[in-house]
Amino acid sequence: MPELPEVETIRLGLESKIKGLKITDVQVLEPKIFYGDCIQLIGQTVENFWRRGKVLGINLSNNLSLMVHLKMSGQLIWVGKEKVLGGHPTKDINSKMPVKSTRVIFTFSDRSKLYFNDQRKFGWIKVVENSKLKVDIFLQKLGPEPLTDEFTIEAFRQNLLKHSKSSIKSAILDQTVVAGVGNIYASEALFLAKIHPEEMVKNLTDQEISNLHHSMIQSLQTGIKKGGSSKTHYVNAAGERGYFLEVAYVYDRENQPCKNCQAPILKIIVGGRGSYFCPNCQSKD
DNA sequence: CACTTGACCTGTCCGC
DNA sequence: TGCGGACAGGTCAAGT
Repeated sequence: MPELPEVETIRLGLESKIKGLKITDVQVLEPKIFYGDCIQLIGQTVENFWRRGKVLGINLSNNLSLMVHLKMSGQLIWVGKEKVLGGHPTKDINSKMPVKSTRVIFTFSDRSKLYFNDQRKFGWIKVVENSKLKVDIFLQKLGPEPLTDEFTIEAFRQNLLKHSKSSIKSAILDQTVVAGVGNIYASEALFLAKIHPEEMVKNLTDQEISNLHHSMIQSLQTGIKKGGSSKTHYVNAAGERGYFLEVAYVYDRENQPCKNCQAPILKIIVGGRGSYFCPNCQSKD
């Protein structure tokens, strides 16, 4: 599910809600997905938030960080308490939580709660010492952050070289090439750059690589602006859906007219993943 | 070594 | 209405 824009949307939302609060309780309902000792979290203050690719990081006051990966169906939903004038906050604003897929529940000093839901149990939460983040096996492998200066056209081209024999769609889904692009934004970026998803990396011209570099950044930024993509599971920290798919050019639009040329959008499988494209705008030579 | 497939899980949707 | 199969935003291990 969540790709970079969805995780970034959650990061921004959570930051505004739980920064500065103290963790008073952690309930791990599905031990398989929780790595580390949840007791270490009790009593710690939530300090700041970061994101690397599709991973959300939360720094705590005792030099520990929580790393969260939502994989396909993960959600992080914060539920506050209704403020009663002159009294204590008691009632949940959103009483739907927890749900069947709730795997971990964090409780904070103001009695608000953060629910980690994940229907498919692919996602995970890890407790890591801050000093060990730089050698974390998952973070270490990630390529450049696409919305920072480190993601240059030249860095992109160099990383693509290692995948010259694969399709460009598979290559940009590889998190070592660029961090945070997933199936939705890969399809969208290829459309904007007018590149067929099955095009071999080695056949791309410098101009195409440059165009794709630009269109990946553009798609991700639009994704953030629209609050992410909600096909089935994704909601932000407040439990609200995102609207990127309403402006998407190709993703999940099989047989619908191309917004550029009216030709029907096609769906094919590339590298085992469903891929949407316009056969007219994205012709293979 | 490089690319493809299956596995990890659960739920939904579609065709019969 | 029920049942089986395909499929879903990601990543890793095993297989070719």
